[in-house]
Amino acid sequence: MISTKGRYGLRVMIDLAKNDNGSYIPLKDIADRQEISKKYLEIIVKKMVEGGLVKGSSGKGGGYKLVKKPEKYTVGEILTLMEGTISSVACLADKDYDCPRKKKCETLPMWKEFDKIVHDYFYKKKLSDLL
Amino acid sequence: MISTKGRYGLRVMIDLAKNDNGSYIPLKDIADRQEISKKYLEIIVKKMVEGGLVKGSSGKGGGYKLVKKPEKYTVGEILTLMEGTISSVACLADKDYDCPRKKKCETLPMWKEFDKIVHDYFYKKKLSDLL
DNA sequence: CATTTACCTACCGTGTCAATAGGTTTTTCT
DNA sequence: AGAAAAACCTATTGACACGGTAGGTAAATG
Repeated sequence: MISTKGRYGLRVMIDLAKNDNGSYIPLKDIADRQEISKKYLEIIVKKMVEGGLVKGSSGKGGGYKLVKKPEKYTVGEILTLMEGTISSVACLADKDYDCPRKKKCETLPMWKEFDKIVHDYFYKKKLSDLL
Repeated sequence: MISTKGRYGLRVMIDLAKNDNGSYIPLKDIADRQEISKKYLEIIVKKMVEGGLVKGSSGKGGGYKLVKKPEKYTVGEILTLMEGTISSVACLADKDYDCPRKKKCETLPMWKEFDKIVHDYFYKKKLSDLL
């Protein structure tokens, strides 16, 4: 299940792309347009700044802006940053985890196949595809 | 993220299918083979009985068995029962929920498309495909 | 220097997850 | 009849994530 972090984060990215005029866009405007509490969006956007998806600027005239063109972002990279992982099962989410039952596990192949489908879907989808 | 309920539930179903000899299979045997606490499996299996996936029988010689042939079960129906929903976003998980932003939501079409992919994948996959 | 904005820290109630614990009932086998 | 084996039932637990809210600090601009 994609949480609000991923869903709202994606909507912020779309909002930034749609309202891009070269300068910074204040979070308040985004919050109003998206009908999401500005306070909560602060948490969301903070992650996006840390993850290098957007750039922030303080002070009057400040706000946020994209660091790349919308067609250079994949939905996958956005969701992965916000959700931590995009994997559907715990055993595949952590790349370092080495399951002792992996040889005999009858479900692992299916989870792997499914994971690939999910991965492909979201990494082929560009932010620009959502505008 | 598929929780242990879904993952373990599926493994129990596979175990029941593989070890089917016509009679009931005690949970203890399943727990031993699958290396999962029997106590915890009780919770899992209870849901499966309530959902009509398996049949239980008390007393000596009791245990659990499938009610259908493995090829008649879809992985989708098993996961949906165990997880409550298989949808990737909250707005699609509850069929009765009517989002006020659905007309203008730029992400909804993508979630719907993705949901269909997930749904199709798991409902086409049969329990017998995992044996 | 006032205003606007991002940025930071802390907190909170609720719920789910992944179990564990201990007891009761049902059924069969001897 | 009685022991054993099994499902079945109720309760509890600790940890953590979710979805926020609150209030303050720092930075930039006009």
